[in-house]
Amino acid sequence: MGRQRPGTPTLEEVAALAGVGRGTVSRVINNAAGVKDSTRRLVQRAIAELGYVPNLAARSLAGRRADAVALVMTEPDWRQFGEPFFSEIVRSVGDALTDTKVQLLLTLVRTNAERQRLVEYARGGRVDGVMLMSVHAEDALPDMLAEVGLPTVLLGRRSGDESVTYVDADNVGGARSAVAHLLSHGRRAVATITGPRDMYVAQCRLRGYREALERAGAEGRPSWIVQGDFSEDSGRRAMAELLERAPEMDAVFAASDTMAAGALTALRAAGRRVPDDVAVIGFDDFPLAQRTDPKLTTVRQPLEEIGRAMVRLLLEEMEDSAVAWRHVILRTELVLRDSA
Amino acid sequence: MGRQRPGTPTLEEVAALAGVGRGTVSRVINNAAGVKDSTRRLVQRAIAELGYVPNLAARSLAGRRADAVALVMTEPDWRQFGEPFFSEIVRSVGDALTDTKVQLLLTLVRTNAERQRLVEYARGGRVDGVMLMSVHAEDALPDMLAEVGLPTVLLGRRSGDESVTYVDADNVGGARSAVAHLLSHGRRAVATITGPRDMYVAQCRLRGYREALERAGAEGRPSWIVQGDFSEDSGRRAMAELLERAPEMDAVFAASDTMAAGALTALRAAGRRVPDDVAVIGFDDFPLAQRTDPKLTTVRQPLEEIGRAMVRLLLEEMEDSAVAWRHVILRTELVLRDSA
DNA sequence: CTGAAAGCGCTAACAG
DNA sequence: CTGTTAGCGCTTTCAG
Repeated sequence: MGRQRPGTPTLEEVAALAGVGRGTVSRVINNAAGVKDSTRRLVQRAIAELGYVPNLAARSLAGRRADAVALVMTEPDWRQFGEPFFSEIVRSVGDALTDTKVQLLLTLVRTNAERQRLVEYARGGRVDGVMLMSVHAEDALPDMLAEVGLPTVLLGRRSGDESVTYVDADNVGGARSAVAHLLSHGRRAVATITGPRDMYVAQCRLRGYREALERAGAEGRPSWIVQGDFSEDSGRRAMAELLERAPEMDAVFAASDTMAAGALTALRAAGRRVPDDVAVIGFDDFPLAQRTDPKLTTVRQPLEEIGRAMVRLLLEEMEDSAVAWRHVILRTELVLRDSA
Repeated sequence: MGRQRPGTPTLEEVAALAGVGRGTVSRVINNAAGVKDSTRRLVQRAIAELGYVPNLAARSLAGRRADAVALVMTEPDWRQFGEPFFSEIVRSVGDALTDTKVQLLLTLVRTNAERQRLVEYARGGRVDGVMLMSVHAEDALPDMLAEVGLPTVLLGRRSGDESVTYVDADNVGGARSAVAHLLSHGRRAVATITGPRDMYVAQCRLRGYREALERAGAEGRPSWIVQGDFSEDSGRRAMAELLERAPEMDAVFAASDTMAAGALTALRAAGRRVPDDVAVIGFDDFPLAQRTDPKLTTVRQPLEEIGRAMVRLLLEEMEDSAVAWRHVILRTELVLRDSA
């Protein structure tokens, strides 16, 4: 495997050239206070002349920190990676880190070998903290990291009693407001296409659906609830099933943007008019569903804030290891686009 | 910033517990030959008992390597990140690395500050090599890395005389075969929607278009060439322009999947039938355009092979720093889907 | 086959 | 304000 380029100048050579001690050079490259301006410039000239770049391994070893954090995506199904949800989160986390000297590293974990490699990487001190996206309920990775004291932040709980620091959106509230909106606009038979049963986020959105019905004193029916898996195709199939099982349905709440897109396609294929015959609201506000219906009303997650909150919690946990864990739940927002 | 967890066991403690020297423990954790089986087991037991994990900073410092490589995306426009092209490349690079002990790190470079941070990260020895995706012609990042001797591989040339190791698809050949296909099926007036003039990949696809016309002895017209920027919207606008400027047009070669999708939308909006009135071929074989027209014929890039080739070249360059640079051009393939 | 010793390049504490 | 001195934890000779 590749060795580091030889002949790379060291801090010591810089010190020699500048005619100062190593400590002084160290202070200069770390922007520490308490260095005479003239010597600082002397050192900087030497650094420039030699093209010196600090060896990060040595710095980590001596300073006991990496100045890097990882944003991990644990997704066996790789298609998810391309979804707007993830690229937006990555973008916002990157933004939140842009003015720090912390390097953001994205890593992908699909297999158990990769999981192990990541744990060794993190425990090995190459990153000071880890953010995890799209963690499934049975995934032990968060515990493997948190148990050894590594600052860890999850995007989304794995269950109702998550024991690792997390940031989540108000999925129950978002779903509730979507369904309440449909009911208050005269819809009587609101169906829902849910996500995978083993994902907490899907459970929450289903709970919100149920709560909205209850609060409105509306009667739900088992046939109005159809299972999907967040994919477009599952949305299509679910809608086909609904059309057959619940012909009275006049509105649908889809637990994801992608499934909403599939549902819309299936509705149109069946000759139903949207929203006149059947109104649709999807969770998440992404291009796919909107391309399918520009007037689609959606529940928007504040992705920008989610990324920011993850970074903030992580940095705080890195500063102060006293806090065991905590969480932040962010508000969602109903984006009305005149298709009730 | 976060300090490394204290109380982490060190190799020395493992050695003490196992009653052996530090060198022996080092040999065991590195699977080096020449350790008696009984002592090896002794050491392994001690490692397990202590929950020992090697400190990677110390290992890097002593061993002069990081066992990690970076896959960098330099894309000021973040929407690109979600595109299938990138997620596929990331996936295939990850696959190619999965059986090694090399950790893959994705990083994003948008601003110059981030560019600088990456260079310091890489030159600082945190990675043994760098792969760059989506590099624009004026980007100095590849040179900054390659000049200091860091193994570097580009995905796509920046220009015709690229001086850094790269992997590229046969863009000229792919475009040529697409256009040749249209011509050989009776199309007479083949227009093209090109990519940004300052991207070499776009120049190549345009050259392929021209070559196909020449070889067929067909007469091209300036009005048949319209500029896009690879975006869906630009495809739509370009097609609108073509419909006006070149009403005789009976086929279009779009230099990207996304622009093909936009072009199809505009064609339909104008009441033209596809492919009867106008045939379309797009470069790249992604969901967007196919969703717009399931029968779309496309030029497919072998993304799987591209990722593999990048990793292979990078690892080779890491082994052997004698080679200055080299390149691999991969074949493209016309995927026929009966819309001539 | 295994132990001891010499660094890898840097930070941080401590004198001056 | 600045030089000196200890390590940080591991790999890698070099003896034994």
